[in-house]
Amino acid sequence: MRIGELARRAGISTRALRYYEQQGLITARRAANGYREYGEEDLRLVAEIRSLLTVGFTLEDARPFVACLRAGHASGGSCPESVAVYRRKLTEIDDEIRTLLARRAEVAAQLTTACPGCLPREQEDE
Amino acid sequence: MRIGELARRAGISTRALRYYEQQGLITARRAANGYREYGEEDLRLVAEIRSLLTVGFTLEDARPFVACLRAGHASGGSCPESVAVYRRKLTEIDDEIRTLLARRAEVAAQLTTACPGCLPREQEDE
DNA sequence: CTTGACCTTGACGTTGACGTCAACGATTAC
DNA sequence: GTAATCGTTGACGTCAACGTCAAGGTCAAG
Repeated sequence: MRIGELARRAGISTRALRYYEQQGLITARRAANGYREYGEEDLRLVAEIRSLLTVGFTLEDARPFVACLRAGHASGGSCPESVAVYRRKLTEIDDEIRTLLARRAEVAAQLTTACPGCLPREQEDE
Repeated sequence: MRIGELARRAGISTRALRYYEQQGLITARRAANGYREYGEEDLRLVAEIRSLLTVGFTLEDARPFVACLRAGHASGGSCPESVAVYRRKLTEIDDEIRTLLARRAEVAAQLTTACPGCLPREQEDE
């Protein structure tokens, strides 16, 4: 299949696919006319990348997962490098959550200080 | 005082000060030679901006706070516009926290799926 | 033959808060 | 006078993951 079809089936833009290729994440063989030609397994790779990006991974993070899939593994996350990325991401996310919680507390405190009557109301309606 | 001194006292770069001015957040009167001249109250404004930036506010968010201080209020957050920003930021932060928590759960789930033996271990050592 | 849908490779634009030159003028110290 | 230190205004670089042209080649249908 060509780039347009892959893009449609993967739900992304052709620009994104070319970008992934430029970043060395996916490779396409070329037809005689220069068009990129993809197989079904490429759809798999792209799906993996998209899945990772949506949970906050970078393309760089996605590399080992793609490599893992291309190495024949059933799951992109079943290789040690991928697991390492998983772990690192978990700690990164935990750090971000801690930072945000601290910020939230700080902002809430500033609000109550600046406007004692304007209590944050901690989501009463939930 | 001139820009270098203000920068030192505020703990930021002169570039940042010029940037704030360019964005219309602070204004400086000019000496005869074209140099910017600041007063003590400007240190106050810059401190407020820095304080807000470090808790995740944008310069745009900081505008009403600066205006509030310049209007003579003791606190930059005691004006209704500032309070509105406080409230909006709180909900934004809450949204981000929710997103991160969801991501964390998703990543942890993917990890356990891809590598059943590699449990996330939920910070045992804490 | 020509339209239209597809493909190709550049290459610049986006976002925020500056960093980092460049090229120059002003001030102070000696 | 001259060197060091300060100031000035541009203006491009940074980071990520593409969006959005631009200018053109390819191919099937009519």
